[in-house]
Amino acid sequence: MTQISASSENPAEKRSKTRIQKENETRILLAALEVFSENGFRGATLDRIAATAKMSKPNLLYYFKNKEEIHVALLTDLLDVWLAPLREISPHGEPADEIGSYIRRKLESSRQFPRESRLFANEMLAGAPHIGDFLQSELKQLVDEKAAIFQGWIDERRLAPCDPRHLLFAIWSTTQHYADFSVQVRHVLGLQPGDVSYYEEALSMLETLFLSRLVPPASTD
Amino acid sequence: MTQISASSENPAEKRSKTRIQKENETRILLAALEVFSENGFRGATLDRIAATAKMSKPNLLYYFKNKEEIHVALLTDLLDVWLAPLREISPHGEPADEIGSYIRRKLESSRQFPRESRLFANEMLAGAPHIGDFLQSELKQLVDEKAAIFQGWIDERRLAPCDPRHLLFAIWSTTQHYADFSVQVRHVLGLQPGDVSYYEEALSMLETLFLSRLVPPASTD
DNA sequence: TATCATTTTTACCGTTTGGTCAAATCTCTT
DNA sequence: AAGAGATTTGACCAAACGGTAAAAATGATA
Repeated sequence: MTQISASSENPAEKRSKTRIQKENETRILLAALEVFSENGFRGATLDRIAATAKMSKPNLLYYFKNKEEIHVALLTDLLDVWLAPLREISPHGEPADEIGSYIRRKLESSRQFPRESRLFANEMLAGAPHIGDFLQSELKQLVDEKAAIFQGWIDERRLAPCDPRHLLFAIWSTTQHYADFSVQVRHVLGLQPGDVSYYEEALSMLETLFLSRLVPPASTD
Repeated sequence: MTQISASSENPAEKRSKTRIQKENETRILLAALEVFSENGFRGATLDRIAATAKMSKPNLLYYFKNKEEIHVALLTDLLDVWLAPLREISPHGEPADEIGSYIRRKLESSRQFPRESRLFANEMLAGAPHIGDFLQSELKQLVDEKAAIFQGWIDERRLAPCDPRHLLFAIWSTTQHYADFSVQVRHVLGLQPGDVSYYEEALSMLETLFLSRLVPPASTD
């Protein structure tokens, strides 16, 4: 499968972009985000993307040379956003503060960019055919770096002994869950389709889970 | 969208199934699980399912009258398996024991049935078009019931104050993550494609997270 | 082994899909 | 207002898609 690498041979690959070019590329990527994030790469069709973007299919293909290029452009844009919250973790803060604010950033990211989250999730479920390289290189490197910070805190007894990378997995899964499985969340909570009011409860739960003790020590009354 | 409801108008809807019938339906469902779980409903094709099942497409359609019926059959089989671990939670045990063993059951379920987990995840990402009713009725009811147990423990101070339903979300997301995002997990941990050795570390992490204190109280040295 | 029901295959069909092409239209600059 | 380049469109194509019909092959049974 084609992997991501900086490239975009658009109509005018040299020179700066036209106003129309910028507008239309934005419209296309927005429409594509909608369609890809719901149905995955294989489940998405150019016709649906074109229709969503209110644009003819040939016109769409004037800006992106094929379906895959749209998908890759979308993922490339996404990955930076995706890593941003993680990059901010600092070795100099208190573990509780750093982890707490990381959770808040990730949860906020889920709330603000649920379609991006689902796009990413779809790519994972499909076996990461387009971003395998990214996972192995950039993401792994960043995770290793941040895991080392956690390990430092563990060594200093400021964090319970645990595998730091699995701690990250736990934060990722719990926060992204509210975007990826929002339908389930809403159905179980009995909320209306568009309602995302559960995010406050979610933050509260995650702070309890990650920052304090969930199950008290067995009392010996 | 067509919702699940007991039905299966197969070739011989009356009388018991032939040996060949049973064999082939199993083969088809196994192949369909493989394809649907990777690409979702829209991303899957009958040709691929037929090819995976080593069977001609018309032959496949002799056993299931269309693509949707295969998908529904798969989901129907799945949902019981899915709820089983949750049903086992008892109000009479210790919170730590009950939550701990629930986590172990869910994680074991992810390890044993990763494709089923991804099938479910794909359905969620697509907006649950086939199992919306199930989520609103059966699942919600069961969650409410088990949430009440958690709430009882909270009232008795045997569990930290939190929204019990969000606690369940946290358990679901963290455990299912290891099936749904296994590609990412492996890439980040530097493991080979088939390697699932991370499940032991995962259990350890989740027990630390849910059953003991992750971040110690700030020391006042 | 003849018979009948079950199973499988071959040959299709109409639609959707990703994508192309050349002509037509629009926009910007001069 | 004209010309050049950018943009948009309609017509089209081959392949893939979900699905059908009927004949052929197979299996069970008597």
